Amino acid sequence: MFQAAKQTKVFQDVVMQIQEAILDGRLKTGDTLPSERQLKDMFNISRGTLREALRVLEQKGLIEIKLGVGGGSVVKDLNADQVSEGLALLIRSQKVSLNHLAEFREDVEGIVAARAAAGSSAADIDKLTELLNRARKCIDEGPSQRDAFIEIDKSIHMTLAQLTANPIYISVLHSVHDNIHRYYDEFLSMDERELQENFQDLCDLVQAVEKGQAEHARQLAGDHVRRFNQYMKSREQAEKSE
Amino acid sequence: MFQAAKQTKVFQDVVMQIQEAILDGRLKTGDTLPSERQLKDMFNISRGTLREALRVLEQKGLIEIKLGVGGGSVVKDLNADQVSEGLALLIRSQKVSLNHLAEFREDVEGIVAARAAAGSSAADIDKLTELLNRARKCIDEGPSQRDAFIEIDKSIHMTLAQLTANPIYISVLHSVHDNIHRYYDEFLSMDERELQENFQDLCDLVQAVEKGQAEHARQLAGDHVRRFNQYMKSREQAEKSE
DNA sequence: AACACTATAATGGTCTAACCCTTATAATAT
DNA sequence: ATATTATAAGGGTTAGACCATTATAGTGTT
Repeated sequence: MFQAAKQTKVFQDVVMQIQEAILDGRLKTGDTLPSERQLKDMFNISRGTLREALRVLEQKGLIEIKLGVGGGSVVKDLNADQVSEGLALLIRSQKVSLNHLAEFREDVEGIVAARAAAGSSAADIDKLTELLNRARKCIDEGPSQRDAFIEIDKSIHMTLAQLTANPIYISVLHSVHDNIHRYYDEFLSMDERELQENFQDLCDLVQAVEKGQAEHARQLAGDHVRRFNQYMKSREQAEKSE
Repeated sequence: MFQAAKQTKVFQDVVMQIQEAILDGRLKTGDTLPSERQLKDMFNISRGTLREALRVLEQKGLIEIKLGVGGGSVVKDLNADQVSEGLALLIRSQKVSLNHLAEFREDVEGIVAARAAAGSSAADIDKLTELLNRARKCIDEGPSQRDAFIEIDKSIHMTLAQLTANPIYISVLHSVHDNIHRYYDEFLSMDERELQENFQDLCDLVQAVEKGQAEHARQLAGDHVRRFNQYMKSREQAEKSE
């Protein structure tokens, strides 16, 4: 006959109200919320409760809390960081292994390459070509520039994600890179030949994208990542057997 | 010469300490942390500060806080909810549209089907077949069982995700379904014929998985989702022009 | 006038101590 | 045995104070 009355705790109610205001656009990116002392009066709650609510909103990535005069709660531009952090926690809790992540990356990079190939403009290709040039320079300077090369490699993949014009791919790929980076630092050491091979991969990939060969691009991207992963795995094995 | 001294706020330090304890396995799923009054003494901080830390951990999905006697902070089994919530926020903030999500789903379901086809067991196929039987019953009972059919459709896709043996696919697909569900409720209305078509899709898909035809499964899954999406889009258009 | 220093005050960060609300469990009554 | 009721252990909330950080206005010096 009756349904359970709402059980929401006070701070949750506050979280919801502010969150809705942000998502509805009543609060825009960059806006500063009233000070804690003002807010607590507006909501008619204690400062402690209000602060619990603000901490939650901060953790959700919706606001950023700055100190000092002119500080306060500022509405943040939402990005993929929370998705990334969530994924990172899953990985660290050993619910997800390096192999899982590597496998997923193969597929995602493949998809991204295919979608990018289907919708690239001349300006996009210029940007990719420029990145390739910088990558070549790194290689010419030898293995000392390995980190720089990896950075550019990442940029190329992220640029492809942007060509998909779908923010989900950008976010997901960003999260994957964020989380695989740690493994690279630990396990990846590329020699001259490996660097060269990777560079060739990227050249072929960009070319396929330029020509709009979606399926071919997918194949190349998958192979490229797979090779990366194999370097890592063999290195991981080597370290274990030491 | 010197580097900036630590800026970590007290509550952040507490968050980190507890989080590390959980991720290192010193605290296991189901363990109950000491009471707030005990914890505040252990960390030598005030209860308010401790509670801010606990709220953050709760929002991260690492603990669950229960009321009453025998309540307290319990270490949670980590799942994809945070990833899902992060994605939902991106969608609601209009950084991601229905089209983006639908496109992504096409690709992901395709990949999942392909990976599932590559590694399915007899038991897996049995489970899928059983789901198909239940789906058939729904259809026989007519469009009134539409919601039940959609639920089973979802189960079939999630089961395929489990066949990949890669928790990332499970999490990602879960997140996609969580977030696309709202649109289904709003825009999706399938008639007799559409239900029938969808059912046939699923039968074909399971068959391809059973035979280990990865590429074919990928194609079928993509087509299936694409058809779903088209129902939705046409319905969306119809509503707009009303 | 320009610059460097300093005091001020706004704002978040933390603390203390109390009381309220929820709930499992033990004590009590039927 | 069963239903009821008190108890106490927990989280939830409040109030008021003080500390720490920082932009800015004011002050003094060159």
